[in-house]
Amino acid sequence: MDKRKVAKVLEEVGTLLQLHGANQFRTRAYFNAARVVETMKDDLSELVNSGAIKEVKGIGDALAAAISELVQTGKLSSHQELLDKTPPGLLDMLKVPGLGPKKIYTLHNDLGVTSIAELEYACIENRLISLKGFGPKSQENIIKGIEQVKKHQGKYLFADALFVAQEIIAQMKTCSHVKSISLAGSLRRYKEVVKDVDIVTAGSNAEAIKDHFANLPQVAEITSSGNTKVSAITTMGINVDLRIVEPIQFPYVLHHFTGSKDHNTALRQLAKKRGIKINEYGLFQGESNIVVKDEKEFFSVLGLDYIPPELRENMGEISAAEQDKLPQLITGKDIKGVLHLHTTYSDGSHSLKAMAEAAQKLGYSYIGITDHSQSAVYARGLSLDDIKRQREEIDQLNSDNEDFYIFQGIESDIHKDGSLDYPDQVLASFDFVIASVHSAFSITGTDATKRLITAMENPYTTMLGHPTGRLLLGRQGYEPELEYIIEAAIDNNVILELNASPHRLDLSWSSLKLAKDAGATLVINPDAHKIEELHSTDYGIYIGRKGWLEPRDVFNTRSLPEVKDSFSKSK
DNA sequence: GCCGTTTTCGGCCCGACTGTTTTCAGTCG
Repeated sequence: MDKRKVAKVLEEVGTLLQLHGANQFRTRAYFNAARVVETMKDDLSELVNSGAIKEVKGIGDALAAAISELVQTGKLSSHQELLDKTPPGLLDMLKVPGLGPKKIYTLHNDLGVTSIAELEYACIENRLISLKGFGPKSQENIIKGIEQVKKHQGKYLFADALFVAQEIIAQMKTCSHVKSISLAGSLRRYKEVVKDVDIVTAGSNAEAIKDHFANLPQVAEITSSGNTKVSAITTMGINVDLRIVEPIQFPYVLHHFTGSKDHNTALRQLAKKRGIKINEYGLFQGESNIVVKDEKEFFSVLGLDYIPPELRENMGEISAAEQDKLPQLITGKDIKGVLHLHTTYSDGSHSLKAMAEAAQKLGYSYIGITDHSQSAVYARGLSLDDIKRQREEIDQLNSDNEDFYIFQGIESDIHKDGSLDYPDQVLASFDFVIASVHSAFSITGTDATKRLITAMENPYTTMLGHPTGRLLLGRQGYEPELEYIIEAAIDNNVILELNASPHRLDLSWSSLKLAKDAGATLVINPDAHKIEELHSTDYGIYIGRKGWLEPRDVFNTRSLPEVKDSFSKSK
């Protein structure tokens, strides 16, 4: 059982323990251990076999036994016992805003509620108001929360939420009382899916700022309003929290509300050891606040390099910042070309020529056209004749334009048995080949891993497209065992794709970090089906940064001659 | 459940806000 799966089980044990009213420090130990396991560089099986697992900080006798059981048997009996006595609906109920483990525990124990549907019915029957700790107001809020979960699963794509947030920030800037304003929370950290929008403002007239916010066209309803915080639901349904503080407090508040919670917790622990207390209003040494002008100084006071928001997940960034070892993250300017585009030859909306011109306008020096292969009938996959026509058009365009180069690639379907579309001599005729799964999704886990590895072993495979097949908020994907996929990619000289479509962002940021650490090469591709989607590359950059990627990790930061050279070498 | 250059027991990051209470528990980030 690999690290990620072990971590997942430990985390679920933590959540289940919470639901059963366990001591919060005990549950925290499980969450913490999950993180420790997920971010450790050492081989987990070796640590278990040698017994060294007990030496790892955060893992004591009980957790060492649990991890050993998971690694050796693939199961954890205490986990199963907890699952057996927990209706699965209780975990769902955590998605309802305002409901946490304690309240769910009460609802389950006192009312016998086991699912969101039953909870909704209990609310309709007014049964919550008689419960200790509940009342008419909380019952009403729970009904609203359930509505929200049903409508949006309580989650939004990064791109959608960012759009709303940017609109709101632009309009808040027109308020003369706003001295500073910034995105915060999970959006600022580039999480691919977010629950809400957090914005931090500084100004001396909080009332005026609150009024301005309440009157924005995007704000449908104010749901809570205190001295320093206003919450609202926007017209598209997403929750927005606005914090308002004095200008001098801005850096501390911005850091605090950027999170993540785990990053903040770890940072406060470190600060405490150095005699400094951190809260959202300052860095305190005794009674006196250490004044900083921005986040850079904030980190510097703690003896740390500036940690970019997207790295603040307590995934090793704090110790890296202590040792001057933070990555030099990739930026949009590093990208020299993009290598996954569709045109009207298959299921794209714009012609090959139009896509090429648009890409050149964006400053790229090359692109790779990768229409679908013949077995992708639904996407009008290319026949042998189509391939020939396309080759001729590309050759013509290349000879007409010395400043820009078009590679002819193909996005070849990976069949159920791991083989690719087209005979070898056809595959050999392309400049490069992206191998992707578009069918038979029911193959998951070990079978999916085998299928992908077979595809990567094919000598013509240059890249593995959207490696897990996940659709954010849509489907899980085929959940291949990532450690093996990464290993096979390295062994077979295959580049792993970070598909930058805002609906995919596949590989995930945490997988990117694993791949990078293992020494794999990544490529950031927009998978554009029309000109406008060339901009999806930006989302890939965000997620790539979150995955600690540096320019040298990413294939399409290379120059045209380097890419030509790489494609011309057979594997 | 974990941890210890004061500690093997008694701590464990910190504060705002809400809704329920009549001083506080639960949730959230």
